[in-house]
Amino acid sequence: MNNKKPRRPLTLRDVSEASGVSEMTVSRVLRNRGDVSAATREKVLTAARTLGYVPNKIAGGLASKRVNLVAVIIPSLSNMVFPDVLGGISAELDDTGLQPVVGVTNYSPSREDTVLYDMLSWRPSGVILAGLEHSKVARAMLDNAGLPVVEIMDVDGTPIDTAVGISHRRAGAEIATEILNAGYRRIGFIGTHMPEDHRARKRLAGFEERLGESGVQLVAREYYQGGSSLQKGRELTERIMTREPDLDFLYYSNDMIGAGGLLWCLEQGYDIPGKLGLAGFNGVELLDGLPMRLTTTDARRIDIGRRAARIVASKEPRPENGMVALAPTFLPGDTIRKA
Amino acid sequence: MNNKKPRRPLTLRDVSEASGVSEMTVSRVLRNRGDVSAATREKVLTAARTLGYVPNKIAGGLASKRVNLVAVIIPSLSNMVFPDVLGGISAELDDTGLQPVVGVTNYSPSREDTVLYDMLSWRPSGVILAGLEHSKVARAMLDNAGLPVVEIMDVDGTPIDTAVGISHRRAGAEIATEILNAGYRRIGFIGTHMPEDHRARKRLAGFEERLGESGVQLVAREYYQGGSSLQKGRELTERIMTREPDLDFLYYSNDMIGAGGLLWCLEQGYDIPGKLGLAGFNGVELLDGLPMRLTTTDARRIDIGRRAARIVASKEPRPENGMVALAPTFLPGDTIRKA
DNA sequence: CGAAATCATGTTACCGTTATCGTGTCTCGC
DNA sequence: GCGAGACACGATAACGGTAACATGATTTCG
Repeated sequence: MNNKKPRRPLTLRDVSEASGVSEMTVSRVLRNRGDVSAATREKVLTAARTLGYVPNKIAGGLASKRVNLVAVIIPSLSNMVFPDVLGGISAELDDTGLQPVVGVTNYSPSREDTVLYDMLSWRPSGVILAGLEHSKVARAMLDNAGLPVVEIMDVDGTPIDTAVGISHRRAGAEIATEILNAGYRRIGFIGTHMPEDHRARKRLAGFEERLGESGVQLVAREYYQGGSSLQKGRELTERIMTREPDLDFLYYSNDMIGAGGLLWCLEQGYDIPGKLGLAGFNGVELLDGLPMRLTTTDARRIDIGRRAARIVASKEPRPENGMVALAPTFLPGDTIRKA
Repeated sequence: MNNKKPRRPLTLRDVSEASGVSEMTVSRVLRNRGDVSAATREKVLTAARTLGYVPNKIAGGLASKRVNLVAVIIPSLSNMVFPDVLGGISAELDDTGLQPVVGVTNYSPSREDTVLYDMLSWRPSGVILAGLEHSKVARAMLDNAGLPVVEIMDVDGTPIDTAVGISHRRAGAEIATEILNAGYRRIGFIGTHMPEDHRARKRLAGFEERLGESGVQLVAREYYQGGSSLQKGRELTERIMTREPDLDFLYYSNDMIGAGGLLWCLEQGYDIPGKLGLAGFNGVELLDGLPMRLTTTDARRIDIGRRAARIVASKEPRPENGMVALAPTFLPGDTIRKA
């Protein structure tokens, strides 16, 4: 490689001069667009390579009014669920020339607004964002932007443009059905108390509604704040079981605290799933390898990512009603009695 | 909000016309730069708001030759270690106006090249990338780019510009010392066999070197490919203990498989840490809440992210020798005998 | 064999912002 | 009461590409 320090950043002009053709032709070569003879193509490519030229997408984007970015806005990265979604998105975007750019909101609506604003200022060609609940400001920005918007994870509500996800009400209801069918009746719930975690809220609503239909009520609840961890799961489980020792089932709002609870219960010698059943939510891979497989619901994270990406990339059409509802799938595991 | 669908995207001109001042003044208001009277500022801001104007950073970046992005290039998101690094970076960048943009290489050098190329084409104002090993092409691109480059995680090698990390050789050596001091002698190793995971390799090298200095050799090794999981840790542990039943210590290349191994060993009734000791690497939060706390080494992930971000943001000066070596810290946990 | 189509390349006019410099209006101190 | 700054704003020229059209050279084919 050359060692002359290029204090003046390289432009198309440099490559054009080095290869004796016009800037336009260089541009064509570098983008594989239009007719260029094999000979000049070669000349240009070697010139570009030896100079170490890297195209300037800022200028290119301005001129062409097209930007190959897709904004992806999610609440958190440490959640273990969003990396999976991202994986699905990347996989599906890989052969489209589109590139995901991730923004994290930490479950804060106002931060969502600013992240969205920042993202839109790059004029991406699509937006994927978690959830159906957004501020007025955010909705206005998205309406104005005039680009494909896919809201993911949730389908219980009205999408701005398109939604891809599962019904969390249904997920809650279905697991409630399973629990009831297995004969459990004294049920407790452990979950986050984040007003902004709408999906957890909807799950619980669907869960309680279904219980109610069978005349069953939640016997106890335990809420916590902040991130989920095994430790948190242990503490809350101990607390709820101390308070209500005759519970026969614990429904957790996610697998991580569920797993913590499971470990604690096993150490305490509870008869699982005989006397006490447990269930989480998400279906994270972490569960494989625990002493018992926690009962849970697969939230279809990767599929959600894929379908959302396919829609922004126009690999598949936006459905008529703007809804792609995937089916949450029940994973029985070992912590619920077999029906 | 207004409901006239703006098919033509909004520009500064629209805001300028709506507020009766020049585009230049609007620009000044929106960036808080230069002198603008309070009255016009107000006029402009309300006009911008009611129109729903979002500035175009593509055009802005081109004109100003300044872009508030920092490219962050890491091998993986599902690794549980990089989200922490990212957290540190974001936290430190938050008040600088800089914004991280993440690219993932999946431990593939050629993918690293393309990701880097794509990132540089956005002319970011800095690059943070994992590791000290990069292709010739990548080094050339970074040399040419003329911007701050911080390589993170590792300091065993020669940085292009600046490196922030821990010495993995040292981390390996230190844990070896602890293990030897605790009296273990028949030691096995379980880790990935990814030629591209240079840091794991260096850790093992430092580990074995230290053992060698005490006349001890690894009794057995077990390698695996692909991602780490509890399940993988279980399988490999079973395999190695079947093959070499009289091992008295297992050193894992990361906490996740270490935790899997720990769970398996506990189920098998091994006397831990009496007859068998275990250690992982990373110090991930996941460990809290397991039946025993796994012995491990904190890789200082968040600190690494913070320091790297501080340097690209010029919050702190690049050190003379271009090296910021943090100290890996030994976390004794419960799976090693107390000295 | 000549007109039309094709190919390979160049010219020109933007894309939407910001840097820079210029201009008119106040304010102020002596 | 007047020159010198400060202040508030506008006009103009980039920034580095690409779209669209233009041009000369070749090829195609009735």
